[in-house]
Amino acid sequence: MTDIKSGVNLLFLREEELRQGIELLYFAYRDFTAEPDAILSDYGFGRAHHRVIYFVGRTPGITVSELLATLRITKQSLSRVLSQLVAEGFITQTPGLRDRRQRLLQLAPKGVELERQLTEKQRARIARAYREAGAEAVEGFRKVMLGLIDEGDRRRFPARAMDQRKRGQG
Amino acid sequence: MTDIKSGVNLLFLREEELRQGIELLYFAYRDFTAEPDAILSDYGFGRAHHRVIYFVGRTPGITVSELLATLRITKQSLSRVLSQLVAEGFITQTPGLRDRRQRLLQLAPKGVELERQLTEKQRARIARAYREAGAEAVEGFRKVMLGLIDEGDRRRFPARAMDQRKRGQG
DNA sequence: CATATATGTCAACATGACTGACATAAAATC
DNA sequence: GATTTTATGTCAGTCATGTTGACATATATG
Repeated sequence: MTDIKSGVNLLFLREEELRQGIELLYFAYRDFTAEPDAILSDYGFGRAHHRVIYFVGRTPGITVSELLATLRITKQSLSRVLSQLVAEGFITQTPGLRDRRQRLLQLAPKGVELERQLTEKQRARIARAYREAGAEAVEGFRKVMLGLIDEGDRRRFPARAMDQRKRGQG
Repeated sequence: MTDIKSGVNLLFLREEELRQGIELLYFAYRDFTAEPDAILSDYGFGRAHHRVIYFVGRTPGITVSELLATLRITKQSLSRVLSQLVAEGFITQTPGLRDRRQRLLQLAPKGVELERQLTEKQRARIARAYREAGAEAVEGFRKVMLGLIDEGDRRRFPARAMDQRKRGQG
């Protein structure tokens, strides 16, 4: 069993393993976005609005160009959803202090509420997966996911503070 | 340091950890799809074509309804890209043996080649991330990702055969 | 003053999702 | 054999979200 076929088997396992990786990403992302999408459609919004609301909520005072770099979409694509969100009172903008050309964006109360509602679903899904998989698995998950992300964006994820279980062991 | 604030800190860490989880998924998926997207545009295809080509390649003889269930899109959305792929000779169809209403789909040589080209990019990205993270991390990654996926689709991922390093230890 | 930067806006277009209705052929069932 | 269900196709219309390219404005910087 481990003599002639083992080389072939290893190649097969590797191919199978990598394909499963591709599919894990596909299905996880598909299911991860489905719940928020359903909520958004009640507001006449789509996934693009979600992304804007999320990152503005995450980074209050973010500028338009920072948002563009994060989302990697064009000015026009962003402009459409952003101006909608501002017009409908989900996002407010104030001129930059040092650079008054900038529009510093933040969530209005309405936006905070929608963001909470949307993120709650995703947070719950992740929390459940983390809980069921255990702390060690979560570290592995983070490691692999970071490796999948383009190098420039990895700095968005500072090394995690040690949790209670590990404190003092490292 | 661990007296009054620890409860608050734990909550904060948890919130931060979950938000990072959300963002890991967002950025990983964004970067994971960017390379294939670029190739596809040379053919006048989009991400929807990729998904069809991928799953037909992965499951030769898949039927239209199985594909619909996998992709969770409507008949019409699938029909558009699928008929394009058939018309341009990337996918062939043969009637089902037991049920002749079915169209059993498989990749034509042209489709095999395009699939290879597209998947290669993603495979390489995953292989690198797996290699850099190590076998243990990969297991954790799999565990968490599976937990993120809706229960019904988890059966697509049979338990992984033990690799050489672990064989005989379990 | 000249230039670069941050942002906005307009027009035009492509992709890929949706709904709803209707059609056909084959299978399954009564 | 007649009816119903299933697998699939197709048409028409709509929407969300991405694209490009060109041009405008206000502000910052050299």
